[in-house]
Amino acid sequence: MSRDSRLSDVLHILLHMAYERAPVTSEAMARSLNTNSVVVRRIMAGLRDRGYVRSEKGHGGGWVLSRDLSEITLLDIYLALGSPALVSFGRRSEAPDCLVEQAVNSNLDKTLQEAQLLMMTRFGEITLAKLHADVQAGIADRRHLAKLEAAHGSTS
Amino acid sequence: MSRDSRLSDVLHILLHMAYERAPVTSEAMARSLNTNSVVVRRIMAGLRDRGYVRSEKGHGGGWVLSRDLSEITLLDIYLALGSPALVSFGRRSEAPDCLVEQAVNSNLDKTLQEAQLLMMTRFGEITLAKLHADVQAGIADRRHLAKLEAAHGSTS
DNA sequence: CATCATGTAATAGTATAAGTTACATGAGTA
DNA sequence: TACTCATGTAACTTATACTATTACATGATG
Repeated sequence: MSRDSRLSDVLHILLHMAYERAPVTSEAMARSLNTNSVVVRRIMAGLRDRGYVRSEKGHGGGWVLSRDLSEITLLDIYLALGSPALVSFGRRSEAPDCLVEQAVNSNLDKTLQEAQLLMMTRFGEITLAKLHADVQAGIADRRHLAKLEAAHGSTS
Repeated sequence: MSRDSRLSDVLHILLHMAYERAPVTSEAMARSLNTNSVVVRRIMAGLRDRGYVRSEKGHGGGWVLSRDLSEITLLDIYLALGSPALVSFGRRSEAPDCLVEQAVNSNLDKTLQEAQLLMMTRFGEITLAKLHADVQAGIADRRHLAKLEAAHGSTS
């Protein structure tokens, strides 16, 4: 649909980290996202600066979560990424003299800000622990499905 | 803030058209937007196809509104533009096997769709007539201000 | 001290919107 | 009919933001 996969990427990474006890390297993360390790380090930099993760150099180095999953919301992560634009449309000019443009801008801005506020509010309500629980539920579903298939010898 | 000013541009154009009885040329519209006439014709094409405006060639040609301002909503215009993306973030991959990515995607998608729905709903509630009324209110304000300034000889 | 991993700057690739040029088509006018 | 104006569009260039890669410095481990 749209661009900017950083939020999605970081979440993917953090949840995978939650399943590892040892530090995870940027290289490993990059592989699971089909991208480059520098991209990973770049989007992780903000999280490191805010203390959500730690990074260690050298042998056995890599990234480690430094907070519990329940203490980090998607909003925290969004902010750590530098609050990139959430809405795709905007205005052509900033402070126009034209009254028509002023009316258009103020109406569009209102909707834009409402949508932005909604997204940030939702982000603030979702913790990494919630995502983790969703993954666990998915695993349970898969196991259940596998058992059914084994019992009935069907793959349809 | 962000890119894609097409919605803002079209609204600007349509409202200016509402103040003219004669057809308005792409050239004139482009001037008031500080852009090129081809850009104008490009974004107007969808509106023409949906019957919101008519375009006439030759001498005295140009663009004319073919509906009342109260019969066109911002949603109509958004759809006529081809429903461009409203939200800037998205996912890296579409149908991942990874359960983690599935959980991330479904949570992000939910918020994304909620925001998209909100924006489209708001767009559906705003008619061009509403924007026109806002412009009129702005003009009234300006007149009022001008009178005050003339009376008191102040420009602060 | 060799190796591994992060940190980061610099550069290139990609996608989409915006801007421009060029030319065809149709409508009015002398 | 010939001329001019304005739209209709394709093709190309520019601008911008994210993504990807290369290169090299820094620090930690064995």
